[in-house]
Amino acid sequence: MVTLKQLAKELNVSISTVSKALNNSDEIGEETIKRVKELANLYNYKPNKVALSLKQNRTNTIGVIIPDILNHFLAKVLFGIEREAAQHGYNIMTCISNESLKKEKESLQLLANGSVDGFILCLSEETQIKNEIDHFKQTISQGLPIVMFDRVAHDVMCDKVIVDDFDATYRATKNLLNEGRKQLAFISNIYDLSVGKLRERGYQKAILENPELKPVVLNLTKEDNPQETIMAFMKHHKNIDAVIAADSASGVIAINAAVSFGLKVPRDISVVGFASQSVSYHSLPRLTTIRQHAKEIGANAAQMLIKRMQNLNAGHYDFKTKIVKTSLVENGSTL
Amino acid sequence: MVTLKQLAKELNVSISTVSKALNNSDEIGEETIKRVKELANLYNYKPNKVALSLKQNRTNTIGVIIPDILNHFLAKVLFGIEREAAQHGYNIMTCISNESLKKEKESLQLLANGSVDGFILCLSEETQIKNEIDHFKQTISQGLPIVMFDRVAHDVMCDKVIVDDFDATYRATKNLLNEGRKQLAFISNIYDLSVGKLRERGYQKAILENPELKPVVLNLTKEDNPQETIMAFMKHHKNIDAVIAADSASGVIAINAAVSFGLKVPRDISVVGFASQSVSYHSLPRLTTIRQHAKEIGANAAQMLIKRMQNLNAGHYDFKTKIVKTSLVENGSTL
DNA sequence: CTGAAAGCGCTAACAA
DNA sequence: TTGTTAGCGCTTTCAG
Repeated sequence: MVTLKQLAKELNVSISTVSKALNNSDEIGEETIKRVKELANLYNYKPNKVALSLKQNRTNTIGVIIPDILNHFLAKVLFGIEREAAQHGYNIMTCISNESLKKEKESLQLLANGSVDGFILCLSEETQIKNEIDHFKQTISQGLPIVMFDRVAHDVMCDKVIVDDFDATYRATKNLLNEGRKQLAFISNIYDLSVGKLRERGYQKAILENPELKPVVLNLTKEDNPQETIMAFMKHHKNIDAVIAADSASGVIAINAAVSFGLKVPRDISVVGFASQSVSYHSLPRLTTIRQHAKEIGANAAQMLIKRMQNLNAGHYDFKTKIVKTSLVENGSTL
Repeated sequence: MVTLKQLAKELNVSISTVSKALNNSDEIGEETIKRVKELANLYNYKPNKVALSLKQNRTNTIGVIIPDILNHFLAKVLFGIEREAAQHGYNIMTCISNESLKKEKESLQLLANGSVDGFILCLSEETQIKNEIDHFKQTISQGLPIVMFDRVAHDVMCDKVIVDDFDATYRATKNLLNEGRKQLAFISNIYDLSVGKLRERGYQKAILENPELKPVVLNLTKEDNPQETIMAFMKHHKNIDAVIAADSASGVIAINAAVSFGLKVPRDISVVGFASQSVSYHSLPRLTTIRQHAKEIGANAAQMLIKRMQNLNAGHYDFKTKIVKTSLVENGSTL
């Protein structure tokens, strides 16, 4: 990489003249600016980002820590973050915590050494189970702002972007009840997560409002073969006429299972799931989905963080929690 | 962030003493080292990464440019890269080209200003169509090594990690022929990509080895509703008894379509697709998949890049192309 | 055993 | 209009 020094030498001017010329300072004469710029172009000069960062005490980089990049929702949020960040001239450094508290802490530490100006993150499963939040507080007290999304720690004072999980599931369940469904099952493979619990509670609430109904819940573990377990569950509960899936795979699997039992979807059984558009194509009929607008979540998180990073002096107590509302997309697996 | 300067002041020693003490230099006395380390711990001192980078002219950061993070295969590669990089003490900066040549160029430029020590990337669709490679060559000539994976530019001299697309599809097709299948269709939504072409050629070769067979190919465009298009295709070609899918969605959709037509899978029709384990659960029976070992691809790419970055002086002509072999996982949609 | 000083590439206040 | 200098945080050579 060519440096100011080299340009200066070749032009027989001082380094600062070159610097000023390239920054269009009006201290520098027309002619000089032209000469400098020509040479800079010739050599494809680009200011060294690291030196700039050191000087300005600002990296223009956002640290993103997500628990699992293979989770389609999280990948989509990352996409939203990256796009928004790029539009504002920020880069992102991504770490994957792999649902591990230890890795999450390490990543936070690692990037908090000057590599980034702030964080966007989603708590790891282990962090949520153990409810550890000291590492976040420490990072914030170091002056690095954090924005949490989806799985958030309510006890940490920071900006947050969340989904209306409780309401969305409540409404989806109510919808199914309005279709005339009587035996509604809830299937989830994210029991341990805050969002999983919220979704289950939304379902429970809708069910328990009808005294004659009782909840039927299947929680899948990591070890389960989801297909076999869901099929066994549905065989055991033959009278189920609706399924609410808390995750993206279970809904599709439930539809395929129902079809394999000779049921007609949605005539005999309705299915709704938290899923993306692309996954909905994996069943016939297509899964009716609760869309979480993941990209928007990511974009919102990035916006909030960038705003905060540019206003570090501002009051530290006006933290906001943005709720991105889900929407129900009726794709054919409901009446 | 606390700096060496602050520690030095508080300890009444010089900055360089503190620095040496923290690095366990044997120039410094036991006692001093202890004092320094204690205070550093107390203040949770971490060396400023940016300053280190400037000094050492090395960022320990890898730039990753991928066309689409919502593509499960690419996300998985990214996962593999991140893990391998983290193990070697490298961070990753991720840019998403969105299949656009312009964004790819911009990202490359942006990170080539000192932000990263090298690149791992997968060409955007537009780059492959237009076959533009100057930006890669320029980056390499600036001294930044590149490792390409999956969709690579053969005319660029650099390390590469690819999949045996041609062979894998050829073998998979042969397998289906050995099952006794006679009407084998090839479905793809990645016609424009190098890997899509390779896969189709593998299929074509296997088919054309049998004079009595002729290829039947469906290429989906972005605008198509994959479900409707595949169903229409299968209705039109009623005699199809096997499907090879070049992408992960088409295989699952084909199975579901076949089931909806009342066919038994795999009795009446076999289906094979390039897909991941998790997607294979989205059909009943589960999709028999050609697994690409995406994480391994990522890990290999990271290893190759790290090696190259640590040996920049070494000969620049011994570039390697690593082929990561696919494997066929028979999940139930084939005989 | 400890400290002073130079330098990585850049910007900006101040001098000329 | 241009140049000199200091400094961002750190390492390292060389002096003390």
